[in-house]
Parts: sequence; structure tokens; C-alpha cells
Amino acid sequence: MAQWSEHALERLSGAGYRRGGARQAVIELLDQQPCALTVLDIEDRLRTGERPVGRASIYRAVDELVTLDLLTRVDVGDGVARYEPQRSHAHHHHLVCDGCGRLEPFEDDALERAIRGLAARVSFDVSDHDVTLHGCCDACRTSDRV
Amino acid sequence: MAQWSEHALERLSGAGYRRGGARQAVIELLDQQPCALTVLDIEDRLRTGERPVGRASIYRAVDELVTLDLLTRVDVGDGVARYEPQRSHAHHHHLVCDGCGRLEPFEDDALERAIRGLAARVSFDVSDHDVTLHGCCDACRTSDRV
DNA sequence: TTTTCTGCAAACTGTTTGCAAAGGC
DNA sequence: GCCTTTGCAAACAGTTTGCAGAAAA
Repeated sequence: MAQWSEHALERLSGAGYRRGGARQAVIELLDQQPCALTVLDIEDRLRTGERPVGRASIYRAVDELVTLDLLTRVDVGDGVARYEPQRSHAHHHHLVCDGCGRLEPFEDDALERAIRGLAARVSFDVSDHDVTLHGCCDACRTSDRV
Repeated sequence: MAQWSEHALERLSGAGYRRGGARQAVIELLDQQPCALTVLDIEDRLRTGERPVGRASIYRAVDELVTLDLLTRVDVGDGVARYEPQRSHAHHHHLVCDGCGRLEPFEDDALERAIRGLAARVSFDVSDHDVTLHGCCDACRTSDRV
């Protein structure tokens, strides 16, 4: 589970990138996350850690990683980009709590099958897909009682 | 097909809103669109039309309409919000061309069924969902030949 | 006449870019 | 030593907010 970062670093040097400290810190942090993080999240966590990294460097690092298909950009509809490691297996989507913003991953085979079938039928050449379910999480439901 | 705007205006006055020229112009424009528009799109089209509307007023109008569930906010992953009329039937999702940004709507029953089944199984109280398929449209595929 | 709506301009937030200094190879 | 990477600061783009004047009820 923790070897994505090694794979990513290898792929980067294979693609001609040098081994910079900032990029490596970003990669190692991302490898430890259970779900997607925003650039500002990454910045915060690195600032208080062992290797603070400038915001611009984080943006550059995630762009490179997305280009190499090592990172997935997740957009849940609040206008901020989130990023998570692209691990070949473990393809998942997200539940978003509209109350508190909490993000939770899920997987579903029936959904994936439906999407594959659909992709075969449309005129676009489909390369990727995103599914986001919006709603209210347990914690918010019990506190906000409407 | 063109009665969504009337329905929206009624709902607004029912909710205590006054009938302002800016809001009405936004609603009428949205009613004529085949697919989702950004706020800047709306501003441009209204500027060259009969009733130019300030950008802030457009943002305010779409927020109110989204709150009343008359408008759907669509986020296709490029960081800009798009809006389209919420017509009770005709629930659809989007294909996005990553080459040219073109947006195309689609509907799929199998997909909706899969999502309903899934929603019943998760711990969140799911109120809504978005599906976005990314890929390459016909036009881009034939021009960019890789 | 009271309250809402509108438009402008300024403020904000997330993201991108230019540039000089630091660091890998 | 050459070229990449980094961090800062400034530039940007989309969005939000404060306020004064216009318009609806």
C-alpha cells in the first residue's frame, strides 16, 4: 500500500525529472492519505512537518503527476481541486457531505459496469469518468436535525 | 419546453422575491440553452442582447435559483461552475471533451439504477449525484490525430 | 415610502507565472 | 558548470461582498 510513492519517484526519473526535495515531500505526503487533498491541505500539513514546501511548488508537482497519470484530480463541485494517488487497482469515487464538506471514498461494480456500457455507446472516446454523490453524512444528520 | 422560465418566475414570487429585470433576463436566457452555461457565458450573451446584466447580479440570481432547486450547478472539473435549468424530467449528465472543452448531455437508465442501488447502501443520506465522462469528441479526434 | 434589487468597485480565494537563488547531476 | 527545481511575489481568473442609487410593491 505504501509503495505508490516509490513507483511515482521512479516514473518521474524515468521521464527525465530530477529528484527535488519539494516534489518528494509532496509525493510522500500524498501516499499516506486515505482520500483526496487540496493543495492548501498539502501546504498546511507540510508546513508543520519536516519539509515545508512553497505553494507554487506544490501546484507544479501535482500538475506533473497528473500529466504522468500518477495522480488523479478530483473535483467535487466546490471549486477547489483535490488530488489523490492513482493506484492501478482500487478505482473509487466520492461521497461528499454538503453540510461539513467531508469526503468519503466508495467503490461499486454495478456502477462501473453501467459506465463501461455507456462509454461504448456514445460518440466520444471516453478515457475517464467521475461520479460524485452529494448528501448528508451521519454526523451532520444527527446534529442538524431539520 | 419553454415553460421552465415561467415556472421559475412563479416560484420566485411565491418565495417572496420581487420581479427584477436582471433576474428575469438571466432566467429567460437560461431557458433557451441546450446545455450548461458559466456565469461569464451568461454575462457575455446578455451584454450583446437587449438587457445587459451586471456580473454580481448574475451570481446572485443563480445562487437564489440553485437554493430553490430551480437550477442545477454542474461542475465538470475545470474549476468553473456551470448552471442549467432543473427540469423535473430530463435528468442528464455530461460528456466533456478534454481537448476543446465541449459539453454534451446524455441520459442512461442503467447508470441511474446503479446509483439508486448504491445510494441505498451507503451511510450518507444521498440527495443528489453527478456523473462526468471525460474524453475526446469526434471533432478533436479527427483533427489531433495522435 | 419601505424594502428589495441592481451595478459598480473593491476584496477575496484558488491558481499560474516570472524571476533569481538553491540544488541535483 | 549546466540545467532543473524551488520559493517568493506579483499577476490572474472566478467569485463574493459593501454600498449607494434605481426600481418594485
